[in-house]
Amino acid sequence: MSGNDLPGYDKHAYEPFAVTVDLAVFTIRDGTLHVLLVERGEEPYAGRWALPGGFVQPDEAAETAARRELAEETGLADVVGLHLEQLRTYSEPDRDPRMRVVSVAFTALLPDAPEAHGGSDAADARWVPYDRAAGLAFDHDRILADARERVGAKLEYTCLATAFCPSEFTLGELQQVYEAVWGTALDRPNFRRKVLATAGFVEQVAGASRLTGGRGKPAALYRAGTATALHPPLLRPAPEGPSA
Amino acid sequence: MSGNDLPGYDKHAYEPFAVTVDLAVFTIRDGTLHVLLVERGEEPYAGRWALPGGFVQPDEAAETAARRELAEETGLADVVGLHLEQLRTYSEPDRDPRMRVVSVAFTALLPDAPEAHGGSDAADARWVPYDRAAGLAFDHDRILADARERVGAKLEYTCLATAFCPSEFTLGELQQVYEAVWGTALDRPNFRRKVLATAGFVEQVAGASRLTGGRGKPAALYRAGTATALHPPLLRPAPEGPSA
DNA sequence: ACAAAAGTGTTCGGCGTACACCCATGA
DNA sequence: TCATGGGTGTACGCCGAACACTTTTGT
Repeated sequence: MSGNDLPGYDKHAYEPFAVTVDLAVFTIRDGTLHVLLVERGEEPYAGRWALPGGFVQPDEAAETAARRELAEETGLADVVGLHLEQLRTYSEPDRDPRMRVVSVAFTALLPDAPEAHGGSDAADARWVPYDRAAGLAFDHDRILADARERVGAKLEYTCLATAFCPSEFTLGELQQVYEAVWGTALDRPNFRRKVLATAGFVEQVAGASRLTGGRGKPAALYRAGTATALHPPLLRPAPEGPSA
Repeated sequence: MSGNDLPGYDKHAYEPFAVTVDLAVFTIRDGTLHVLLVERGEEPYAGRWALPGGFVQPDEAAETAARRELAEETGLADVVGLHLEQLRTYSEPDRDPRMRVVSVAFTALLPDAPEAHGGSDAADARWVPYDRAAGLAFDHDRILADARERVGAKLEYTCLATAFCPSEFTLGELQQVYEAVWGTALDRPNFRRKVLATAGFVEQVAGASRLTGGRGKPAALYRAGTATALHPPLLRPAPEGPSA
């Protein structure tokens, strides 16, 4: 509960908990998954890369703090289409060497990946390919891995993939999202049919089209639909044998 | 991060956060989903039913606190086969009228549902059918609904259902788990084949069998297997039309 | 003999997979 | 006219839905 009453509990008597937020912000760049990192300006872990984040203020919810910190640290203002979602909470007593810190982690997805720049507390902020993001401060390696796994799983049974795309996008771009996050190639004709067969996933923008690679037939443009769930799901190819 | 450094930050200067855990503990009784509730002994919400939970101590992780509180409040010692899993964190500033409380919610699944009894802080503890658990204290109605939805979703693509069953169980009992959580009837022959076709989901106990309803053919007994994921998933019937 | 519950067999339609093929555009 | 990427068609196999049927027990 929130109310297991310790009679006469003095809220200043205990060593207080600090509550922070950490953000795993993803985007697709050049067809590969990138994550937003900041370079720490102070000890501990000064000079190391870390997930953006910060303290939750006394009067704000964790979700609010996450959006605020993202803006403050990386210069990414409240971008339209920022998809923010709670991941889980990390509460091991020794995860921060200075004091007891409980951190609520979030995943965020961005469409067109504006350039990031260092802000208040961070020396620098940068988009880094997911594969090269290792050796982060604190337990951020683990948080980042958890976040990527969660995003990959949610692509299967939700319409989340459109959160990686700008307001108008081609089916090829949507497919790149799946391929970048899952790390596997998909069959284009089948992907196309699957997406179009799911009512409310995407809706075509009448008459609009765009060239993608300089060459080739212009692709039709689509907008995100109103559906959120994906029935039936779009399963990623099983790493091992499907059944047996 | 956990480390957006406020220079000269005094950990006692701010109004501290209290960090609590809340537990949505489920079991199957008489073929229907039940949840464990405690009757609050003190204000606020004295006399109202609530999810069990309590404060996280300064030196323990939230998971540890969850197990401890469950034992203290409901007399359920560390039951073998207790499946505990983080749900999400609730951090709205006004969710507890007394002070700022951030609560990490957990879902827990129990097999055979031992009777519960009131403990330290709770006046009483009781198993309540899920449908009759409404009007709870704080934001526990919402937490409970989130927990049920999560459990239902996880049944589809994990082997979680065995966590509701004792160490040896029949396929009929396993099917009851799905039917109770999803609130739908399933076809027995197909369910059986699906479960047996998934390697590592269950393994038969050689030669053992048990009568279930007093009459009928004795059912073979199974144990939980080693697999955790369910590939391909066991999808619940779609509420609306499957595609179209 | 009957009811009840477990377990088996079989049919049928749809969906996912694989791959061949056509279309439109730039170089 | 060739390369490149978008888009359509199609054949096959497997899996899930539905349901008939057999088996084993208690009353």
